[in-house]
Amino acid sequence: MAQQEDVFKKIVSHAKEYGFVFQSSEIYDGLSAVYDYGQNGVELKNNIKRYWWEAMTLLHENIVGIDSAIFMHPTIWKASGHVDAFNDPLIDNRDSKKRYRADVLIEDQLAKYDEKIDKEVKKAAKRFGESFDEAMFRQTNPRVAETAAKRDALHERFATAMNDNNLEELRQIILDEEIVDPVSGTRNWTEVRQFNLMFKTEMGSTADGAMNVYLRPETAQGIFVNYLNVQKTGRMRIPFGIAQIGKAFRNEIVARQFIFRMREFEQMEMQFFVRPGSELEWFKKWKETRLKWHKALGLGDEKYRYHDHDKLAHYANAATDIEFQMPFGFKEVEGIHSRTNFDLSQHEKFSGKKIQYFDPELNESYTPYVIETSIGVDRMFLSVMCSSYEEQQLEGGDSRVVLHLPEALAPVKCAVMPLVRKDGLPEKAREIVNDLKFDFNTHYEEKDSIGKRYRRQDAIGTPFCITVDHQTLEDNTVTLRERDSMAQTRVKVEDLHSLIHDRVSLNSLLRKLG
RNA sequence: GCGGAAGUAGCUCAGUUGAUAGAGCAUCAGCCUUCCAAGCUGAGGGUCGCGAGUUUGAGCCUCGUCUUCCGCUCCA
Repeated sequence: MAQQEDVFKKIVSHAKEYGFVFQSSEIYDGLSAVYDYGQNGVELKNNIKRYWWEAMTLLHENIVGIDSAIFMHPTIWKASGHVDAFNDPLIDNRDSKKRYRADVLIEDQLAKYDEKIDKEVKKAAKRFGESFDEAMFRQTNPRVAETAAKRDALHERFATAMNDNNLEELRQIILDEEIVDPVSGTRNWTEVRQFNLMFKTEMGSTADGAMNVYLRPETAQGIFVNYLNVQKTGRMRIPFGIAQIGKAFRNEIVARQFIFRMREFEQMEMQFFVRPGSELEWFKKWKETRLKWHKALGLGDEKYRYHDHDKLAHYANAATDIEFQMPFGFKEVEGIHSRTNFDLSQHEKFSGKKIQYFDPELNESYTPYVIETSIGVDRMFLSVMCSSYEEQQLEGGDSRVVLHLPEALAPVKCAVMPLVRKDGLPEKAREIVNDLKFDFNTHYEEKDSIGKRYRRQDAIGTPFCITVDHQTLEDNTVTLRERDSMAQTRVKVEDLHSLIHDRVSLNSLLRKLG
């Protein structure tokens, strides 16, 4: 395990050294859990997105794509449940290192006062031979009155603080009431912090009464609120799907493990709308379809597993993750959820618009059920990088670092290099580049020895190197060198295009999916 | 957020008792011309994470702060 963590560290440095991933704002000391993709990273990432997009929209005639805005009407997040579910004031105890909801701690304290009053009143009732209500009504016992006054004052103070969202006041209440941590028994509290999953900002000028809007925490809602638009204008018939790739934002308290958990990340989501009652069948089908998509990349079938959820979210009636074996363990890369009709019904309720589908076969209207497939682009990127990275020992004590990227995903498809920098070889090499560059991301390299240039291309996962030598000038053949096997074959220049295309085009992957 | 460790060139690191910032690799230019890195010559590149303090003098000592890593914690 420790060794695997080491490998992960090496992958992270390799990703930086070769222009795949940089830390955001690095020259300003960086920004926590935010990363930028470099010159090679963006190519790899784009290829991953294109593989997904084409697998969805080209291979399924009943799936179409959209690109919805990141800003959306704030009520959408009320309807989806995101506003209420994550808006808690949290406080930590430094000794027990436990985290509590500040409002719950204070509510517990109020409950303690109630208990105390209850006890006092019961005592009084017993002593004076009264009923509980009579004793309560009289409140003869000064201690009861005192406790009740304290309780009422606390209750009012608490309500005001919550209403004003006054976090300092909440902490002060906890200190004033001398509330102790049930675990450590100490009052060593941190500040109270508002935990909200969603980033909030303002739209419009404040003078006109700006509207609070959120950066979307998932792309799915953009699909749900466009359900009617797409279904009607595309004349879509159930079952059908809507696909989308885009950025999402979550204000995670702890975001770590490189690009695995970031505050700004990219999702590829597809919502598939089906007839009620058929959802579990479709759920099963999409589970299989999605795993097939992953396996077609050839990263290793044994590196994937399903993780079915026992505990389901409020909107789901079935859920599973596709997990991938990262150097730090099996981790979720994709989620497949049967979301019932929860989202569409909620938007129907909150918007007041009828969101129904008239099924001509059944001759009735209903709210469609939804199967969601949701995959993190960045996690996908990480899984590709991790499973491709290899430090290889070669014969003769040599070693090399090579990225065995799936050829269709590689940032650079081929590098053309003159064996030596004279005798017209560079000119000939340029000629070949100028022909290939229209179809493939092609590099030209003439600096350093040929072996060194091969190593550099191995490090960024370039599948093919084309070497121009003196023989090229005579018979128009070149050496084609393969990344993984390092094997060299002599091929005609005019055959290069089709040889490379057969291996690096996305089609080769897509055809495996049928 | 809590605890621990770390931060010196693009990378890996050295830096003595506090006294003019170093090496290897990498990069760039030139030479050499060789099908699997590490030949020769030269050049560029650092407010030692940032900010205060102590001191005649701080990469080094003190405090704060930021970032990263590890462990907790949290996680639709």
